[in-house]
Amino acid sequence: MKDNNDMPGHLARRFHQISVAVFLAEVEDAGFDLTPVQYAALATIKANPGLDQVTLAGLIAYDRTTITGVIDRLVQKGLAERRPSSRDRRARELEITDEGRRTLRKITPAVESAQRIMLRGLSAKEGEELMRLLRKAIAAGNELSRAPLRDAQL
Amino acid sequence: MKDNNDMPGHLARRFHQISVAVFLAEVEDAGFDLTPVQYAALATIKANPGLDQVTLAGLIAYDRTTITGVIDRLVQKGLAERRPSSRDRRARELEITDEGRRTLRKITPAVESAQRIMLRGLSAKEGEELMRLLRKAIAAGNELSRAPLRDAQL
DNA sequence: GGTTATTGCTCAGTATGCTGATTATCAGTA
DNA sequence: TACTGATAATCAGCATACTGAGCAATAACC
Repeated sequence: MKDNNDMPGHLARRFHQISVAVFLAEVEDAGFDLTPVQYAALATIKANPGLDQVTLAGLIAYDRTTITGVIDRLVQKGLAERRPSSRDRRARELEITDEGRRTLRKITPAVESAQRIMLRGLSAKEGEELMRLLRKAIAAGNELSRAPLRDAQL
Repeated sequence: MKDNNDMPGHLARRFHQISVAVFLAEVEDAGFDLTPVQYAALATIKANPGLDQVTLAGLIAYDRTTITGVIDRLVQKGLAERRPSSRDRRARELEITDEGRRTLRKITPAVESAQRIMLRGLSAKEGEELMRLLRKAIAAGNELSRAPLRDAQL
């Protein structure tokens, strides 16, 4: 019988599980309370001021129903703002707050440290190769999940 | 600024997301209703008859509080049985049912097909290399999550 | 202009995955 | 035997991630 270790799906689950644990531990050590998902959303809002929720979801491949709760929590923590769009009254425009900007800046070393720890079993070359192969597999499977990656159309 | 695509954590999340979607789609096409997590638990129960929940959790790196709900659903679907252990009245012994065995047998082609689809962007050699690197990174990070992989001690 | 289709967001419901606490039981020791 | 510590399972609570439905507003078409 096939072992779990021969199942890419199981390896994907496990690697993700570890990566989340490492991220949370590093961020907490640095004195912050932010999940990987919240971090990616906040960084993307900062890089794309005024974007709407669907665009944000597309840029980081989150489900549209998931993003609502993520933003709720960012707003509740005072890191982001959500306000009605003037151009499209269905949409919400997202902005990072000063507090959000400060948090992003101060949290960066912990985030980078986390990325290193996730790969600590691999040489630098192996780490690069792992990322390359993941990117390639993800690109081929992008349309297979409900929340594919999408470019922003500005 | 570092792009999401340079963050192993983000790639881990995305690859996992796609792998789950592919698994569910293949299994549903085959006429079954079983999640990747439920599949791994059921297969492990079959391979280790009579094991308790903590041991099961260790074998597939699930959190002990997560496994309760997973088994609830397997039992509710009639695929597994949970009964008090005679040796340790705190523990529950897990068994696969005939229906569970039938399901596992019939679902196998869909599961294998799913594993292939997840890697469809990669050559066979690249797929092997991706799995090798994931295994290596996971082994180095095993103790970093709350639910590390554990051998059964029989 | 009016009808239809599409889009942005939200909600209810379900399934993982975790933190931290509690209960029942077991194992080791004084 | 009584006490102490560890262990198996569960629970409440929170955060992702999804399905499918619904509402409001916009876009596309006639």
